[in-house]
Amino acid sequence: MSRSSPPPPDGKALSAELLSWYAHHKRRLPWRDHPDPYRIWISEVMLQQTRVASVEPYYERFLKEFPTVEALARAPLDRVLKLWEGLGYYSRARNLHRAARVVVERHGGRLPAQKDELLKLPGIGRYTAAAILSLAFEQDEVVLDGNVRRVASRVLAVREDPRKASVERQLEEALKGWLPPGRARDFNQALMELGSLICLPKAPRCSICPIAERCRARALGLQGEIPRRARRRPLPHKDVAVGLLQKGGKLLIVRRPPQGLLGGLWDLPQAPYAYEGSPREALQRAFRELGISTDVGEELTRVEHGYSHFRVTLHVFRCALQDGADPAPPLKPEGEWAWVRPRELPRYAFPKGAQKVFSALGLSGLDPDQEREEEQKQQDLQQEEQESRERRRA
DNA sequence: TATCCGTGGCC
DNA sequence: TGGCCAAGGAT
Repeated sequence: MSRSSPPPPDGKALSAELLSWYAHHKRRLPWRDHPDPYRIWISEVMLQQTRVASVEPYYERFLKEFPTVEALARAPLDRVLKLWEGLGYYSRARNLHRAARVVVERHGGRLPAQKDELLKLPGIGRYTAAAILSLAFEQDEVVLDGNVRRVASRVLAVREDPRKASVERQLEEALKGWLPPGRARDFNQALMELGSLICLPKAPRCSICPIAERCRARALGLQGEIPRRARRRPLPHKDVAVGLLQKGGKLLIVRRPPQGLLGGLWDLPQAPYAYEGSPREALQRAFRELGISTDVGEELTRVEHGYSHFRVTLHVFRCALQDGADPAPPLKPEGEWAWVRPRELPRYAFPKGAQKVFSALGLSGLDPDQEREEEQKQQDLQQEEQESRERRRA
């Protein structure tokens, strides 16, 4: 430790100033109104690697349709994915759905208040478990998310990568020392709020920071260097052939495999062709695996899209059934493919890349009013199915 | 421990 | 404009 470093901060004073600032400056967020475990859970999963502004509308719609764990548990996965459409990281939706069923079957519909039990639920890791325990159950748990990691590593002037396990332990120990007993709910949210409003990654607003006087990075002029960030490799690029196959005004769509990239979402039939020859051959082979013989025609359009770890160019080809013959049903099981009219597309959850394709081809087909109409029909259908189930039960 | 897993907004 | 980043988890 450098001789010129300020002493470690006074935890009591730091938390008092932090809590006072939070009391005056906290944002009004939907999940802060009634912090019950279910709502906190949903919000924390949605907020994983996702900004508050992006989450808010999704949270409202999700809670309206699934106000309870039971409602979520009895919903079809397709419907959960539809409400998650566009939010990204779709394993979160699949895990949430699975976990809801576990909570109903094994915990009587109530989220457990024990960390080891929470950690057994799919989609709940160390951060989310601690967040639920502190925010919903008011247990004295500290959280360590990206915000807190940045704030704490600056306050302590930790120069190492704060994602290293050894550094995480160091930060957690410091946080436990600062946490005022019984105040974990506000303390944790205050740290995260400070990280997202004041202690910003690039240009921290130290001049209005309530704990700037206790920040070692600030004292050392290192607030711009901490936390140390690893440079990431350039994203690889892939080319994918996408097939537009129409029959009688309907379009063939397929469900993606239940795990992996965009798992469980619907998409256009497609094939990567990096090492497999021409895009047309790759696409024809993909249709063949569905039990459909096609001729691949002109390239209609190209769409660029980026994912978290690679970029793609989607090459969209017009396809036609060979000899105009009516195809046997695809080999994949029912429910893994569908012939749909363009106006029915909004019933299905599609990744953003497919939506760009629809838009480029003028297939979105629906103005916002029609979208809402379709949405309403879908909700009515869900409602009828539920009432039907309840009648059978009665 | 490192890699996979989406999307949108920011400068 | 494109690289960077966000209330992480699973493997």
